[in-house]
Amino acid sequence: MGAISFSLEKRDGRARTGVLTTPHGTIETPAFVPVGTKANVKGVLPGMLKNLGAQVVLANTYHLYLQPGEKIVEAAGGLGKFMDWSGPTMTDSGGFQVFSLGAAFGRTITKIAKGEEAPREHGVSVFDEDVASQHGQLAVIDDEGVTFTSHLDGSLHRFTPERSIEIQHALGADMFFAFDECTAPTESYEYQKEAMHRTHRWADRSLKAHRRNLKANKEQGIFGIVQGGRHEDLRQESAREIASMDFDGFGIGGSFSKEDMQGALQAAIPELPEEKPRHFLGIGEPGDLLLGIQEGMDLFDCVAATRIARHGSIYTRRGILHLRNEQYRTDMSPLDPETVVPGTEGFSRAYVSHLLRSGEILGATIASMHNLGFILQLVDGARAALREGRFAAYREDFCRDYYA
RNA sequence: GCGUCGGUGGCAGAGUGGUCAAUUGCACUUGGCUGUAAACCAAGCGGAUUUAUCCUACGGAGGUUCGAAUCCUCCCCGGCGCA
Repeated sequence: MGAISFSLEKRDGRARTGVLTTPHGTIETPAFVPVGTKANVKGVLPGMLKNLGAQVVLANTYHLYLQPGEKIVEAAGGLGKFMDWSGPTMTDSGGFQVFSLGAAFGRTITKIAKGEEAPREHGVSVFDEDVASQHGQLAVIDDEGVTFTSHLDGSLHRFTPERSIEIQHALGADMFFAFDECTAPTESYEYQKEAMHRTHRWADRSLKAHRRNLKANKEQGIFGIVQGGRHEDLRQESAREIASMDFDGFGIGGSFSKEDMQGALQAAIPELPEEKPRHFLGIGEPGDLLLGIQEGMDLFDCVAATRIARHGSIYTRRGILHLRNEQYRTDMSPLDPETVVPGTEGFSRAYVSHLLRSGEILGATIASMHNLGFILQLVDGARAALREGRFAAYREDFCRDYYA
């Protein structure tokens, strides 16, 4: 018996509900996992998170390793204790930073491709501490691992699967991810394939590094990550390969375009064991969340809710509102008349618009709470609908209004 | 009253004879953001447009010059100093 266990509860089509049990509590799935990269969900206190309905939070290995250093988090008693979050926690492996500080660095590309982007010219970069600066990136990949230039002070750092796992052991989250390479959606098929195989080797090394640590095995579960980009054959191959390893759960990692997200899921999911949790990494927006749930995913994390909130946008049942826009300066109506988010009921659009425009921190906090509450309720609603066998109608209703 | 410094786009503040419809910041308008280099980034921001150009603009009025936000004269306004 590992540190975590998962029991399926009910199915509705390919969608499903379940209960994920961790050393720090249970998670009813499907569940949205707020992102707290540096051991804090930006602008929102743990108590507020709880109140909003969050069941689990996800922090980042790369960021906490650089600052304050995993030793300090460990000395504090682990991630949850350190940030005073008593519920379940997760950490990402730093694999995403291979992408965001590598191929995506200084460019406009994101993990979700839109339209045509200039294809990349090179494949694997051989390790060389000058290569990063030459390529204008902070991360350089080789078969053994990744060399990062710290975005904080320019110092050089090296992550291997073993090192990532070691750090994640120190951080002590209930669940964490294998070290992977998140590729840019603009990469060629050949590169995606090569990167996928590298991710598989890294998955094996990550898993072995974890299983070697008996104490960690009792306290933490490890998730393997499926890659393969937008290519369904690669997604299937990757899922089959990762599923063959003894992971406690599985993640499906980015990079595709909006159009082939569903295809990627449908190619990968049938290869994954039914009885283990599946996490859709970095997803997403309301529609993507419902798509993922429909296809059978259990967990989701995404920075969008809090990021767009800080930047001035909020979710509503009728779509996204840019609260800084002129029209909301005098709009005394609630943020979203159709969604009641605990702790934000009394705030008007005009008020939050004012806070946002005047650069007040509270504006970001209220908007973040609202968006988190909105997403959490959306997923709660999906879970409830699933239990009653009416998920399809739930999704349809939501999308009809949201994307109208 | 005398002396002196100064009056530039919503604000602050560059420019100090042509390449100036005028650097930059803020404000403003609109976009973007999906495992957080992100309380960030991008575009626009006098008017009209056939987007080539044209018109109106750097306190006001004259003047010098091929050409002025930039030089000269007078006027108006403000800061400071002396009476």
